[in-house]
Amino acid sequence: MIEEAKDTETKILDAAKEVFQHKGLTGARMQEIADKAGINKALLHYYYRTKDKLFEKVFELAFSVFIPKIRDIVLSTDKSVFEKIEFFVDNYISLLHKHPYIPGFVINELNRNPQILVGVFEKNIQFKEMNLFEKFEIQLKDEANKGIIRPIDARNLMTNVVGLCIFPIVARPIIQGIMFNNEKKEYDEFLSQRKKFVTEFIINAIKVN
Amino acid sequence: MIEEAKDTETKILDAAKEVFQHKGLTGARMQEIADKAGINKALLHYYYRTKDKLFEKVFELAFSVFIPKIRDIVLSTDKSVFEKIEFFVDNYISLLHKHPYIPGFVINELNRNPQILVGVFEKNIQFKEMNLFEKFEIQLKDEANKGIIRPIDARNLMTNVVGLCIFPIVARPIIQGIMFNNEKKEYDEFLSQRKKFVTEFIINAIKVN
DNA sequence: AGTAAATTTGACCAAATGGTTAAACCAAAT
DNA sequence: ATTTGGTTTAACCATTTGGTCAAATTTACT
Repeated sequence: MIEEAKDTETKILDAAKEVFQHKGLTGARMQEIADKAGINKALLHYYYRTKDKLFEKVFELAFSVFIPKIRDIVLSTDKSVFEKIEFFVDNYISLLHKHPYIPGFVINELNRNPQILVGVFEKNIQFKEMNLFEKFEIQLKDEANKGIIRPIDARNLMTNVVGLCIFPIVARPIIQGIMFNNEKKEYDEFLSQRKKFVTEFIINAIKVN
Repeated sequence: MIEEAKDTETKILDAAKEVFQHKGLTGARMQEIADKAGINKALLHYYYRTKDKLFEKVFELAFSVFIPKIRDIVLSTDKSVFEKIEFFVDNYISLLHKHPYIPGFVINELNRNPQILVGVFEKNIQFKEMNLFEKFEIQLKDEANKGIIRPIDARNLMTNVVGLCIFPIVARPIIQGIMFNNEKKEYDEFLSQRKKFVTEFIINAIKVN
Protein backbone atom coordinates (compact mmCIF):
# COMPACT_ATOMS: atom_id res chain seq x y z
CA MET A 1 0.00 0.00 0.00
CA ILE A 2 1.54 3.20 -1.14
CA GLU A 3 -0.87 6.05 -0.72
CA GLU A 4 -4.17 4.81 0.70
CA ALA A 5 -3.42 5.30 4.39
CA LYS A 6 -5.33 8.56 3.84
CA ASP A 7 -7.81 7.77 6.54
CA THR A 8 -5.38 7.61 9.42
CA GLU A 9 -3.31 10.41 8.01
CA THR A 10 -6.30 12.72 7.91
CA LYS A 11 -7.48 11.71 11.35
CA ILE A 12 -4.06 12.64 12.65
CA LEU A 13 -3.97 15.92 10.78
CA ASP A 14 -7.42 16.90 11.99
CA ALA A 15 -6.52 16.12 15.56
CA ALA A 16 -3.22 17.96 15.21
CA LYS A 17 -4.95 21.03 13.83
CA GLU A 18 -7.30 21.18 16.76
CA VAL A 19 -4.66 20.72 19.42
CA PHE A 20 -1.97 22.92 17.87
CA GLN A 21 -4.36 25.72 17.03
CA HIS A 22 -5.70 25.80 20.57
CA LYS A 23 -2.50 25.27 22.52
CA GLY A 24 0.32 26.27 20.20
CA LEU A 25 3.45 24.32 19.41
CA THR A 26 4.82 24.42 22.93
CA GLY A 27 1.50 23.77 24.64
CA ALA A 28 0.48 20.85 22.46
CA ARG A 29 1.19 17.29 23.56
CA MET A 30 1.78 14.48 21.11
CA GLN A 31 -0.16 12.19 23.43
CA GLU A 32 -3.20 14.43 23.29
CA ILE A 33 -3.09 14.51 19.51
CA ALA A 34 -2.84 10.74 19.42
CA ASP A 35 -5.76 10.37 21.80
CA LYS A 36 -7.90 12.81 19.85
CA ALA A 37 -7.08 10.92 16.65
CA GLY A 38 -7.94 7.65 18.38
CA ILE A 39 -4.60 6.07 17.64
CA ASN A 40 -1.36 5.04 19.22
CA LYS A 41 1.25 7.67 19.85
CA ALA A 42 3.89 5.73 17.93
CA LEU A 43 1.69 5.93 14.87
CA LEU A 44 2.00 9.68 14.94
CA HIS A 45 5.73 9.38 14.54
CA TYR A 46 5.22 6.81 11.84
CA TYR A 47 3.36 9.30 9.66
CA TYR A 48 4.95 12.58 10.72
CA ARG A 49 8.34 11.81 12.10
CA THR A 50 8.67 14.59 14.65
CA LYS A 51 6.48 17.06 16.47
CA ASP A 52 8.08 19.85 14.49
CA LYS A 53 7.32 18.23 11.15
CA LEU A 54 3.68 17.74 12.14
CA PHE A 55 3.48 21.30 13.38
CA GLU A 56 4.99 22.63 10.19
CA LYS A 57 2.30 20.89 8.16
CA VAL A 58 -0.48 22.27 10.36
CA PHE A 59 0.97 25.76 10.23
CA GLU A 60 1.31 25.78 6.47
CA LEU A 61 -2.28 24.66 6.05
CA ALA A 62 -3.54 27.30 8.48
CA PHE A 63 -1.50 29.95 6.75
CA SER A 64 -2.64 29.00 3.28
CA VAL A 65 -6.28 29.25 4.30
CA PHE A 66 -6.01 32.96 4.87
CA ILE A 67 -3.39 34.61 2.78
CA PRO A 68 -4.42 33.52 -0.73
CA LYS A 69 -7.92 34.80 -0.02
CA ILE A 70 -6.49 38.27 0.30
CA ARG A 71 -4.65 37.97 -2.99
CA ASP A 72 -7.61 36.64 -4.92
CA ILE A 73 -9.82 39.47 -3.81
CA VAL A 74 -7.37 42.26 -4.35
CA LEU A 75 -6.50 40.94 -7.77
CA SER A 76 -10.05 40.80 -9.13
CA THR A 77 -9.54 43.67 -11.55
CA ASP A 78 -13.11 44.20 -12.57
CA LYS A 79 -14.18 45.69 -9.24
CA SER A 80 -14.06 49.26 -7.98
CA VAL A 81 -12.24 49.99 -4.72
CA PHE A 82 -15.50 50.24 -2.82
CA GLU A 83 -16.71 46.96 -4.27
CA LYS A 84 -13.43 45.26 -3.47
CA ILE A 85 -13.59 46.44 0.11
CA GLU A 86 -17.16 45.31 0.60
CA PHE A 87 -16.43 42.00 -1.09
CA PHE A 88 -13.31 41.45 0.95
CA VAL A 89 -14.80 42.29 4.32
CA ASP A 90 -17.78 40.04 3.62
CA ASN A 91 -15.70 37.09 2.55
CA TYR A 92 -12.96 37.49 5.08
CA ILE A 93 -15.22 37.80 8.10
CA SER A 94 -17.16 34.76 6.90
CA LEU A 95 -13.91 32.87 6.61
CA LEU A 96 -12.85 33.99 10.07
CA HIS A 97 -16.16 32.86 11.43
CA LYS A 98 -15.46 29.36 10.15
CA HIS A 99 -11.89 29.26 11.49
CA PRO A 100 -11.82 31.55 14.50
CA TYR A 101 -8.69 30.04 16.00
CA ILE A 102 -6.42 30.23 13.00
CA PRO A 103 -5.49 33.94 13.08
CA GLY A 104 -4.45 33.88 16.71
CA PHE A 105 -2.56 30.67 16.13
CA VAL A 106 -0.65 32.04 13.15
CA ILE A 107 0.08 35.37 14.80
CA ASN A 108 1.27 33.76 17.98
CA GLU A 109 3.53 31.17 16.39
CA LEU A 110 5.06 33.82 14.15
CA ASN A 111 5.85 35.98 17.14
CA ARG A 112 7.49 33.04 18.85
CA ASN A 113 9.55 32.24 15.79
CA PRO A 114 9.33 34.55 12.74
CA GLN A 115 11.62 32.14 10.90
CA ILE A 116 8.66 29.88 10.11
CA LEU A 117 7.65 32.31 7.38
CA VAL A 118 10.87 31.68 5.50
CA GLY A 119 9.99 28.04 5.11
CA VAL A 120 6.45 28.85 4.04
CA PHE A 121 7.65 31.38 1.50
CA GLU A 122 10.11 28.93 0.00
CA LYS A 123 7.45 26.29 -0.53
CA ASN A 124 4.89 28.77 -1.74
CA ILE A 125 6.44 31.36 -3.96
CA GLN A 126 3.09 32.95 -4.73
CA PHE A 127 3.25 34.75 -1.41
CA LYS A 128 6.47 36.51 -2.29
CA GLU A 129 5.42 37.16 -5.85
CA MET A 130 2.75 39.47 -4.50
CA ASN A 131 3.27 42.55 -6.58
CA LEU A 132 -0.48 42.80 -6.26
CA PHE A 133 0.08 45.85 -4.14
CA GLU A 134 1.47 47.68 -7.12
CA LYS A 135 -1.69 46.94 -9.06
CA PHE A 136 -3.91 47.88 -6.17
CA GLU A 137 -1.87 51.01 -5.62
CA ILE A 138 -2.42 52.02 -9.23
CA GLN A 139 -6.14 51.53 -8.87
CA LEU A 140 -6.16 53.63 -5.71
CA LYS A 141 -4.27 56.44 -7.42
CA ASP A 142 -6.57 56.21 -10.39
CA GLU A 143 -9.75 56.53 -8.35
CA ALA A 144 -8.16 59.29 -6.30
CA ASN A 145 -7.42 61.23 -9.48
CA LYS A 146 -11.02 60.77 -10.54
CA GLY A 147 -12.10 62.27 -7.24
CA ILE A 148 -13.88 59.12 -6.04
CA ILE A 149 -11.64 58.48 -3.06
CA ARG A 150 -9.07 60.45 -1.12
CA PRO A 151 -5.42 59.78 -1.94
CA ILE A 152 -4.46 56.87 0.27
CA ASP A 153 -1.53 54.55 0.81
CA ALA A 154 -2.26 50.97 -0.25
CA ARG A 155 -0.38 49.26 2.56
CA ASN A 156 -1.97 51.37 5.24
CA LEU A 157 -5.39 50.70 3.79
CA MET A 158 -4.79 46.96 3.49
CA THR A 159 -3.52 46.83 7.07
CA ASN A 160 -6.63 48.61 8.29
CA VAL A 161 -9.05 46.46 6.35
CA VAL A 162 -7.49 43.19 7.45
CA GLY A 163 -6.96 44.44 10.99
CA LEU A 164 -10.56 45.53 11.43
CA CYS A 165 -11.70 42.07 10.38
CA ILE A 166 -9.25 40.05 12.41
CA PHE A 167 -8.91 42.04 15.62
CA PRO A 168 -12.35 41.34 17.13
CA ILE A 169 -11.77 37.63 16.56
CA VAL A 170 -8.26 37.48 17.89
CA ALA A 171 -8.97 39.70 20.88
CA ARG A 172 -12.35 38.16 21.58
CA PRO A 173 -11.70 37.17 25.21
CA ILE A 174 -10.62 40.69 26.15
CA ILE A 175 -13.27 42.60 24.30
CA GLN A 176 -16.03 40.22 25.28
CA GLY A 177 -14.84 40.32 28.87
CA ILE A 178 -14.50 44.06 29.20
CA MET A 179 -17.10 45.50 26.88
CA PHE A 180 -19.74 42.76 26.93
CA ASN A 181 -19.66 41.52 30.50
CA ASN A 182 -18.43 38.22 29.12
CA GLU A 183 -21.79 37.43 27.53
CA LYS A 184 -21.00 35.09 24.67
CA LYS A 185 -24.37 35.58 23.04
CA GLU A 186 -24.10 39.36 22.99
CA TYR A 187 -20.65 39.16 21.50
CA ASP A 188 -21.85 36.84 18.77
CA GLU A 189 -24.49 39.42 17.89
CA PHE A 190 -21.82 42.09 17.95
CA LEU A 191 -19.70 40.12 15.52
CA SER A 192 -22.59 39.44 13.17
CA GLN A 193 -23.26 43.12 12.60
CA ARG A 194 -19.60 43.90 12.03
CA LYS A 195 -19.54 43.11 8.33
CA LYS A 196 -21.81 46.01 7.63
CA PHE A 197 -20.24 48.29 10.18
CA VAL A 198 -16.66 47.72 9.07
CA THR A 199 -17.49 48.12 5.40
CA GLU A 200 -19.25 51.41 5.98
CA PHE A 201 -16.55 52.59 8.33
CA ILE A 202 -13.80 52.03 5.80
CA ILE A 203 -15.70 53.45 2.86
CA ASN A 204 -16.61 56.55 4.83
CA ALA A 205 -12.98 56.91 5.78
CA ILE A 206 -11.71 56.99 2.22
CA LYS A 207 -14.52 58.36 0.10
CA VAL A 208 -14.65 61.93 -1.09
CA ASN A 209 -17.84 63.77 -0.28
CA MET B 1 14.85 41.36 56.76
CA ILE B 2 11.20 41.53 55.80
CA GLU B 3 10.81 43.43 52.57
CA GLU B 4 14.24 44.41 51.28
CA ALA B 5 14.84 41.38 49.06
CA LYS B 6 13.50 43.76 46.41
CA ASP B 7 16.59 43.42 44.35
CA THR B 8 16.36 39.72 43.71
CA GLU B 9 12.60 39.85 43.46
CA THR B 10 12.76 42.46 40.72
CA LYS B 11 15.52 40.69 38.89
CA ILE B 12 13.33 37.61 38.82
CA LEU B 13 10.26 39.52 37.72
CA ASP B 14 12.13 41.29 34.94
CA ALA B 15 13.56 38.03 33.68
CA ALA B 16 10.16 36.37 33.95
CA LYS B 17 8.52 39.17 31.97
CA GLU B 18 10.99 38.78 29.17
CA VAL B 19 10.77 35.03 28.92
CA PHE B 20 7.02 34.70 29.42
CA GLN B 21 6.17 37.51 27.03
CA HIS B 22 8.33 36.02 24.30
CA LYS B 23 7.55 32.34 24.76
CA GLY B 24 4.24 32.18 26.60
CA LEU B 25 3.41 30.15 29.67
CA THR B 26 3.91 26.81 27.99
CA GLY B 27 7.03 27.79 26.10
CA ALA B 28 8.81 29.41 29.03
CA ARG B 29 11.30 27.42 31.09
CA MET B 30 11.93 28.10 34.74
CA GLN B 31 15.61 27.38 34.15
CA GLU B 32 15.80 30.05 31.47
CA ILE B 33 14.17 32.59 33.75
CA ALA B 34 16.61 31.71 36.51
CA ASP B 35 19.57 32.02 34.15
CA LYS B 36 18.37 35.36 32.80
CA ALA B 37 17.94 36.61 36.36
CA GLY B 38 21.41 35.34 37.24
CA ILE B 39 20.21 33.18 40.11
CA ASN B 40 19.61 29.64 41.14
CA LYS B 41 16.43 27.93 40.00
CA ALA B 42 15.46 27.04 43.56
CA LEU B 43 15.42 30.73 44.37
CA LEU B 44 12.66 31.23 41.86
CA HIS B 45 10.48 28.87 43.83
CA TYR B 46 11.50 30.55 47.02
CA TYR B 47 10.02 33.88 45.87
CA TYR B 48 7.21 32.71 43.62
CA ARG B 49 6.22 29.25 44.66
CA THR B 50 5.14 27.83 41.32
CA LYS B 51 5.47 28.59 37.65
CA ASP B 52 1.77 29.43 37.55
CA LYS B 53 2.03 31.93 40.39
CA LEU B 54 4.94 33.66 38.69
CA PHE B 55 3.09 33.68 35.41
CA GLU B 56 -0.01 35.11 37.02
CA LYS B 57 2.02 38.00 38.37
CA VAL B 58 3.59 38.71 34.99
CA PHE B 59 0.26 38.52 33.25
CA GLU B 60 -1.46 40.88 35.65
CA LEU B 61 1.30 43.43 35.24
CA ALA B 62 1.19 43.17 31.45
CA PHE B 63 -2.56 43.50 31.48
CA SER B 64 -2.59 46.50 33.78
CA VAL B 65 -0.17 48.36 31.54
CA PHE B 66 -2.69 48.54 28.75
CA ILE B 67 -6.25 48.51 29.92
CA PRO B 68 -6.26 51.41 32.38
CA LYS B 69 -4.77 53.62 29.69
CA ILE B 70 -7.91 53.14 27.67
CA ARG B 71 -10.10 54.06 30.60
CA ASP B 72 -8.16 57.18 31.50
CA ILE B 73 -8.37 58.52 28.01
CA VAL B 74 -12.00 57.77 27.37
CA LEU B 75 -12.95 59.27 30.71
CA SER B 76 -11.26 62.64 30.22
CA THR B 77 -14.52 64.54 29.92
CA ASP B 78 -13.13 67.84 28.74
CA LYS B 79 -12.23 66.59 25.28
CA SER B 80 -14.27 66.35 22.10
CA VAL B 81 -14.59 63.00 20.37
CA PHE B 82 -12.05 63.98 17.73
CA GLU B 83 -9.63 65.16 20.39
CA LYS B 84 -10.09 61.97 22.37
CA ILE B 85 -9.40 59.85 19.34
CA GLU B 86 -6.28 61.76 18.40
CA PHE B 87 -5.09 61.75 21.99
CA PHE B 88 -5.77 58.07 22.39
CA VAL B 89 -4.11 56.94 19.16
CA ASP B 90 -1.04 59.03 19.94
CA ASN B 91 -0.66 57.71 23.46
CA TYR B 92 -1.59 54.15 22.75
CA ILE B 93 0.75 53.70 19.81
CA SER B 94 3.57 55.25 21.84
CA LEU B 95 2.82 52.80 24.61
CA LEU B 96 2.77 49.91 22.19
CA HIS B 97 6.09 51.03 20.81
CA LYS B 98 7.57 50.71 24.27
CA HIS B 99 6.03 47.29 24.95
CA PRO B 100 5.61 45.64 21.59
CA TYR B 101 5.37 42.12 22.96
CA ILE B 102 2.67 42.64 25.56
CA PRO B 103 -0.42 42.72 23.32
CA GLY B 104 0.43 39.48 21.58
CA PHE B 105 1.29 37.92 24.89
CA VAL B 106 -1.98 38.94 26.52
CA ILE B 107 -4.08 37.98 23.51
CA ASN B 108 -2.42 34.61 23.17
CA GLU B 109 -2.62 33.62 26.80
CA LEU B 110 -6.26 34.65 26.94
CA ASN B 111 -7.03 32.48 23.95
CA ARG B 112 -5.31 29.55 25.57
CA ASN B 113 -7.21 30.07 28.80
CA PRO B 114 -9.88 32.81 29.00
CA GLN B 115 -10.32 31.99 32.67
CA ILE B 116 -7.27 34.12 33.52
CA LEU B 117 -9.42 37.21 33.09
CA VAL B 118 -11.68 36.16 35.95
CA GLY B 119 -8.76 36.27 38.34
CA VAL B 120 -7.63 39.63 37.02
CA PHE B 121 -11.11 41.08 37.32
CA GLU B 122 -11.47 39.91 40.90
CA LYS B 123 -8.25 41.57 41.96
CA ASN B 124 -8.92 44.69 39.95
CA ILE B 125 -12.52 45.69 40.13
CA GLN B 126 -11.90 48.86 38.17
CA PHE B 127 -11.96 46.83 34.97
CA LYS B 128 -15.46 45.57 35.60
CA GLU B 129 -16.70 48.89 36.87
CA MET B 130 -16.17 50.27 33.39
CA ASN B 131 -19.44 51.96 32.73
CA LEU B 132 -17.26 54.42 30.91
CA PHE B 133 -18.87 53.17 27.74
CA GLU B 134 -22.14 54.66 28.85
CA LYS B 135 -20.51 58.04 29.29
CA PHE B 136 -18.69 57.77 26.00
CA GLU B 137 -21.88 56.62 24.32
CA ILE B 138 -23.67 59.69 25.59
CA GLN B 139 -20.96 61.92 24.22
CA LEU B 140 -21.15 60.19 20.87
CA LYS B 141 -24.92 60.64 20.71
CA ASP B 142 -24.56 64.25 21.76
CA GLU B 143 -22.08 65.11 19.03
CA ALA B 144 -24.13 63.15 16.53
CA ASN B 145 -27.17 65.24 17.39
CA LYS B 146 -25.12 68.37 16.92
CA GLY B 147 -24.19 67.13 13.45
CA ILE B 148 -20.48 66.90 14.20
CA ILE B 149 -20.19 63.14 13.73
CA ARG B 150 -22.34 60.43 12.23
CA PRO B 151 -24.40 58.33 14.64
CA ILE B 152 -22.06 55.54 15.68
CA ASP B 153 -21.99 52.65 18.12
CA ALA B 154 -19.48 53.16 20.94
CA ARG B 155 -18.32 49.58 21.17
CA ASN B 156 -17.76 49.26 17.45
CA LEU B 157 -15.81 52.50 17.45
CA MET B 158 -13.69 51.51 20.43
CA THR B 159 -12.94 48.15 18.86
CA ASN B 160 -11.83 49.82 15.65
CA VAL B 161 -9.66 52.40 17.36
CA VAL B 162 -7.88 49.89 19.55
CA GLY B 163 -7.65 47.35 16.76
CA LEU B 164 -6.09 49.75 14.31
CA CYS B 165 -3.42 50.57 16.89
CA ILE B 166 -2.67 47.04 18.02
CA PHE B 167 -2.99 45.01 14.84
CA PRO B 168 0.16 46.21 13.05
CA ILE B 169 2.18 45.43 16.18
CA VAL B 170 0.69 42.04 16.86
CA ALA B 171 0.77 40.93 13.24
CA ARG B 172 4.14 42.47 12.53
CA PRO B 173 5.88 39.32 11.29
CA ILE B 174 3.16 38.63 8.73
CA ILE B 175 2.69 42.16 7.47
CA GLN B 176 6.38 42.90 7.42
CA GLY B 177 7.04 39.63 5.65
CA ILE B 178 4.37 39.93 3.01
CA MET B 179 4.00 43.65 2.41
CA PHE B 180 7.50 44.86 3.21
CA ASN B 181 9.74 42.10 1.92
CA ASN B 182 10.75 41.52 5.53
CA GLU B 183 12.68 44.79 5.69
CA LYS B 184 12.69 45.74 9.36
CA LYS B 185 13.71 49.29 8.65
CA GLU B 186 10.92 49.92 6.20
CA TYR B 187 8.39 48.50 8.60
CA ASP B 188 9.63 50.75 11.38
CA GLU B 189 9.08 53.71 9.09
CA PHE B 190 5.64 52.37 8.27
CA LEU B 191 4.78 52.17 11.95
CA SER B 192 6.04 55.65 12.69
CA GLN B 193 3.64 57.25 10.22
CA ARG B 194 0.70 55.27 11.47
CA LYS B 195 -0.25 57.63 14.28
CA LYS B 196 -1.18 60.29 11.81
CA PHE B 197 -2.71 57.91 9.31
CA VAL B 198 -4.89 56.06 11.80
CA THR B 199 -6.13 59.26 13.42
CA GLU B 200 -7.14 60.77 10.11
CA PHE B 201 -8.64 57.50 8.94
CA ILE B 202 -10.90 57.22 11.94
CA ILE B 203 -11.91 60.85 12.00
CA ASN B 204 -12.76 60.77 8.30
CA ALA B 205 -14.81 57.67 8.93
CA ILE B 206 -17.03 59.26 11.53
CA LYS B 207 -17.13 62.97 10.78
CA VAL B 208 -20.02 64.61 8.98
CA ASN B 209 -19.07 66.63 5.94
C1' DA C 1 -2.76 -20.25 0.93
C1' DG C 2 1.52 -17.88 1.26
C1' DT C 3 4.39 -14.01 1.39
C1' DA C 4 6.10 -9.50 1.40
C1' DA C 5 5.17 -4.95 2.40
C1' DA C 6 2.84 -1.52 4.91
C1' DT C 7 0.36 -0.43 9.22
C1' DT C 8 -0.43 -0.48 14.17
C1' DT C 9 0.67 -1.32 18.87
C1' DG C 10 2.69 -1.89 23.70
C1' DA C 11 6.72 -1.44 26.03
C1' DC C 12 10.43 1.18 26.67
C1' DC C 13 14.11 5.07 26.90
C1' DA C 14 16.68 9.32 27.59
C1' DA C 15 16.21 13.98 28.23
C1' DA C 16 13.82 17.77 29.98
C1' DT C 17 11.17 19.93 33.42
C1' DG C 18 8.80 21.75 37.58
C1' DG C 19 9.53 21.32 42.06
C1' DT C 20 11.80 19.94 46.83
C1' DT C 21 15.15 19.67 50.57
C1' DA C 22 18.80 20.03 53.54
C1' DA C 23 22.62 22.41 54.16
C1' DA C 24 25.40 26.67 53.62
C1' DC C 25 25.58 31.62 53.84
C1' DC C 26 24.96 36.15 55.56
C1' DA C 27 23.29 40.28 57.88
C1' DA C 28 21.50 42.13 61.96
C1' DA C 29 20.25 41.82 66.84
C1' DT C 30 21.67 40.15 71.47
C1' DA D 1 30.97 36.05 69.64
C1' DT D 2 26.72 33.86 69.23
C1' DT D 3 22.28 33.38 67.87
C1' DT D 4 18.48 34.13 64.81
C1' DG D 5 16.05 34.81 60.63
C1' DG D 6 15.85 35.44 56.04
C1' DT D 7 18.42 34.23 51.70
C1' DT D 8 20.94 31.29 48.39
C1' DT D 9 22.70 27.10 46.62
C1' DA D 10 23.83 22.25 45.01
C1' DA D 11 22.00 18.03 44.69
C1' DC D 12 18.15 15.48 44.08
C1' DC D 13 13.33 13.68 42.79
C1' DA D 14 9.07 12.39 40.31
C1' DT D 15 6.74 13.14 36.34
C1' DT D 16 6.15 14.38 31.75
C1' DT D 17 7.44 14.27 27.16
C1' DG D 18 9.20 13.42 22.49
C1' DG D 19 10.80 9.69 20.41
C1' DT D 20 12.25 4.57 19.38
C1' DC D 21 11.87 -0.45 18.54
C1' DA D 22 10.69 -4.96 17.97
C1' DA D 23 6.86 -7.57 17.64
C1' DA D 24 2.11 -8.12 16.10
C1' DT D 25 -1.47 -7.27 12.78
C1' DT D 26 -3.48 -6.09 8.53
C1' DT D 27 -3.42 -5.52 3.53
C1' DA D 28 -2.20 -6.41 -1.17
C1' DC D 29 -0.34 -9.35 -4.42
C1' DT D 30 1.11 -14.11 -6.48
